[in-house]
Amino acid sequence: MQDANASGENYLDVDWNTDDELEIFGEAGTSAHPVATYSTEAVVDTGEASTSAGDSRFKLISHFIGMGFAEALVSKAIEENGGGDTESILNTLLTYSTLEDSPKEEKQLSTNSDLSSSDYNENLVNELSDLDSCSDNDLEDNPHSISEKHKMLLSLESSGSLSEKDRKLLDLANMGFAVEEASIAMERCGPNESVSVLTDFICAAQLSREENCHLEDDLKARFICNGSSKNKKRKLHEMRRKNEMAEETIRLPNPMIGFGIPSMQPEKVDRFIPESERGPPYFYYENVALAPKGVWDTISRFLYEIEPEFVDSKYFSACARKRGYIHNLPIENRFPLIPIPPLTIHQAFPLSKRWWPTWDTREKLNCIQTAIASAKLTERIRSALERYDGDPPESVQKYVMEQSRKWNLVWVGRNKVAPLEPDEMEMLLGFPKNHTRGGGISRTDRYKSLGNSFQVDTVAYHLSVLKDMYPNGINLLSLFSGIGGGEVALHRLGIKLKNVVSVEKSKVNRDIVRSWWEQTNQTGTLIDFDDVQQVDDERLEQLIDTIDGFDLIVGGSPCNNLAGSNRVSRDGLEGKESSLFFEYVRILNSVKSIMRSRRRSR
DNA sequence: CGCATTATGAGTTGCAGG
DNA sequence: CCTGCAACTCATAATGCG
Repeated sequence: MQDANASGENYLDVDWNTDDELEIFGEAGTSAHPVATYSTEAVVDTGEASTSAGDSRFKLISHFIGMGFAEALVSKAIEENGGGDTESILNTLLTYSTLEDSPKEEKQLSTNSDLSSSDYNENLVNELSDLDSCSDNDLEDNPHSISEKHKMLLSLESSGSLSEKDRKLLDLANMGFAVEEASIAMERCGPNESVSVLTDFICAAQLSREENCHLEDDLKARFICNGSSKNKKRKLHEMRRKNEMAEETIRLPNPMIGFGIPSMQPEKVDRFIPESERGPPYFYYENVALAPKGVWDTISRFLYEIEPEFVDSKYFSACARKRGYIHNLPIENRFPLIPIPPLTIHQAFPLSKRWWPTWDTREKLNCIQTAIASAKLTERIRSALERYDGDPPESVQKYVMEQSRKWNLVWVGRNKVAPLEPDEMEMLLGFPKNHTRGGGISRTDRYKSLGNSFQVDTVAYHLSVLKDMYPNGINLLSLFSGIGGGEVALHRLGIKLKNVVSVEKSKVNRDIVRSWWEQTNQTGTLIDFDDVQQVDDERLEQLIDTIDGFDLIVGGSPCNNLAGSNRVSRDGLEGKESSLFFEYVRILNSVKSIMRSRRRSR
């Protein structure tokens, strides 16, 4: 107990030797590395037809049926997309469903199914992909040529069977917007959104697409101008690689330092944010970096194609945490939290040095997760080591190291390894000691909540730019708050929290945040909600009107269907919990559009 | 029922070495 | 170019105990 206390508080007096620190950051800082690995080039959805097994197809079909689509439509959409890419299948289904609201349409689709390779469907898919690319035939070039879908809507109108959704679509189509664009706008803004907001959205989307095109041209031009032979060769290599994969995916930077870490000289990073998406309000989204393939492409696509910032928290603390962040915050003049936390295992756990074998060369711990090693395992390790006086043979060393890395074990005695204690995790993650302790919270729950949390120093570094912008404090909308990593980060930065609206499913987590809020003598107001579903447009309007808008929207949506440690249900972004990402998108868009309309009417 | 304990791989990436 | 290997990962479900 005393040991824990000592190690926990030790990190406050900054007495570790600075050589180590320089060494650590030297390695990252010296490797001059162009951070721009993200390609702004168009992403074209070519459904990857690789995962073909009857089983997976069945799974796919039942998945979409579970989402409320008709079976006939689902199998049709899967065929259209080659059966692989759930993303493009979903897109197709969404477009179908907006066109298929009336039973008449469904009949037409099913009776015409022998035209299954029909022009209608092929065109639909082609046009959908055109939306994502900067293709030559821009939709705006020919706004008044009436599309097939537009015709359908018109015929529906004349037959008098037009749903409210279709009515809006038709209105937009009559205004000269493409039906596909209109339906995408409705999907993203929600079906109840007014026509004026929808037109705003579409215009913004068109604008950002245009700018993306220009940026791409710009990049191409630059490449041609400075193209040394070496660059050309590299580019060619990349192109070939791209053709093999037939799809450009977001790649993780190496080293994983995002747009910069505190020890680095600020580097010029050209990062593009569409004009219409620049803050305020600012937003900050987080999730695991090592998600299944394509997940970050989708996330980025729904968050205005903004380039994710991938950062490993090992550059901010003594343990690794590889995460991706998408935000529209400025990235100049960031500063770290003070005091700088311990950056190596040795600094974080001084007392463990006595027991640390020389052949365990770890300097950083691995990622903190939600489950810890069993006592049986640490016992197996001890009995394996006790047979030897000096260093064990290499095979035993290898075994012990494998397990220690896998379970993030530290040395706590002679031949004794142990998993981290909850309070040690709190320290490593940048939370105050005992943040998750007491108040009826079980130890198991502490591990779970901590494993799901932000690394505070990392997040605070990104949010630090808000301090000068909001000297009087901010209104915060915190989605999937967990144990309040965002709130703690802002508080530790000295940014006053005026009003915090926090949405968190777990009661124990809400209790933790509430108790932290009271202990830190906050003068603002904390409002919490149980479920993101409760936070609908009406509620948001009411909140925005009473607190005069949000300045920042923070959220890390559930990762459990994305995380590598999940052996059971790593289902990707469409998984049961991780699909709540789309709730983040919904709420973000809703807040933005409400605040736009309030600003206009002022 | 709450809580603690335990066992349960795959997917992806990077890298060294042909 | 390819191939094998090492490394790493915000977890779930079943079970037992009080």
